Amino acid sequence: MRTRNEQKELLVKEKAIELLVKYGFEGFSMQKLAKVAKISPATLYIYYSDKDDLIKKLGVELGAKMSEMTLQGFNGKMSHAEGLKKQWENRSNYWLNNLKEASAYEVIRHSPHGQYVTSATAGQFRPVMEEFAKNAIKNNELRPMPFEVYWSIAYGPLYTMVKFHLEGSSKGGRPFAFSKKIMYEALDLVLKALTP
Amino acid sequence: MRTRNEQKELLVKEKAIELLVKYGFEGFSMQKLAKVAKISPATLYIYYSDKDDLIKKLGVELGAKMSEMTLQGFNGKMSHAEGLKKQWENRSNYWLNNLKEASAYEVIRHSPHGQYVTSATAGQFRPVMEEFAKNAIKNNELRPMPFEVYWSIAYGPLYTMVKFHLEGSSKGGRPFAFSKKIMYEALDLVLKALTP
DNA sequence: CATAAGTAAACGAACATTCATTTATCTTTG
DNA sequence: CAAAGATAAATGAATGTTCGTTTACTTATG
Repeated sequence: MRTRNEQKELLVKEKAIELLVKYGFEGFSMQKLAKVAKISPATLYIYYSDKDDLIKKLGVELGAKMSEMTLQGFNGKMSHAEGLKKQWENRSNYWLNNLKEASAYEVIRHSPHGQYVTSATAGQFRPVMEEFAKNAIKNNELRPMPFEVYWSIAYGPLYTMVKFHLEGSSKGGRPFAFSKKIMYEALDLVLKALTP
Repeated sequence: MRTRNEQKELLVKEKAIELLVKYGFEGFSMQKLAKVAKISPATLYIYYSDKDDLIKKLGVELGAKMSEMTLQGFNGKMSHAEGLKKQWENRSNYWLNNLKEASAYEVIRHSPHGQYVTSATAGQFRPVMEEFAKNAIKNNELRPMPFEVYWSIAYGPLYTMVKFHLEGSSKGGRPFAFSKKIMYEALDLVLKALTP
């Protein structure tokens, strides 16, 4: 039995990410991917049952990596200030150190398979995040509030700044470079909002 | 000279919005649009020079409407608390009362023409927003901070909640319905963060 | 030598766009 | 005031291209 060339399989994933980032979901095609990975289109159908399968598997894998990096060194028993800081650091590190993968994940999240991919990722987050929030409220480190209000204030600003950074420009078209200094400045204000 | 049927032109825009919302950017095609609008594909090329032109014109128009509604009853001389409240009300009203158009605009913003469309819209916002922020800082109603930090805290949470609402679910897949009550609760916290 | 990996070439369908033609409506003319 | 002429609107059918996917075949390895 002939063995599968695992380097080629990895190359396919790498090139798929590049194509998604460079041309977006609508500029991505199986034939283009085969060409840049220097394999036959038919080979893609050995690795994946079809295009949807490829996108979904790639999205789930990227989501899992993002989730894993976000939860690194974090647990639901941390104090609220410490835990939120850890989350912001993990998330910004993920974005800035995995630009291509993070952008590809974003492209997939905005594609027709977005819901599938995010719900596959959510399972890893929910329990630990709920524990974290409940503990923080119990210990009087966090105001009681609906979960969505908490989430939007705790992470909405970070996500907005990261997108500014990626676009290389703020709302008015001004250049903008994300930095630790700016991140901690925003985090302080967010903590101020959330603390009783 | 034969006169152009302006109802058909409007119908084309309406159907284009519907197609974009229903199938996303990659599911949108000129032939599909012609079919649902019950015209010949060739007619689309009388209204628009090509597909890109159609998407860009539609995006700019939707962006202008969004911008207009957001600035209604707002001016840069309002107090910070009053002005931000107005902005949140305008923005949430725009989203909730123009669901299709707002979603179509979002689809275009995440397409290859996103940058073109947003930079065309930005011009209407920048001057009044800068005036507003500067006044607020001068009057000691707003902490001095980089513009991006301000923007991300002032609007990131609202945008995040609106997206929760549109997805009909929060991060964990829980159902979530945006409401005035929840909005004002979040706004209070945001104001707490931004006020000296 | 059996079996899965890998391929080149092809499939029909859908894509954006164009062409040759017809249709409707305005302006000019008798 | 009506018929003729002018012209842009509108069309149905076709263009060549690219799409996702399959088929028939070869290659490499346990």
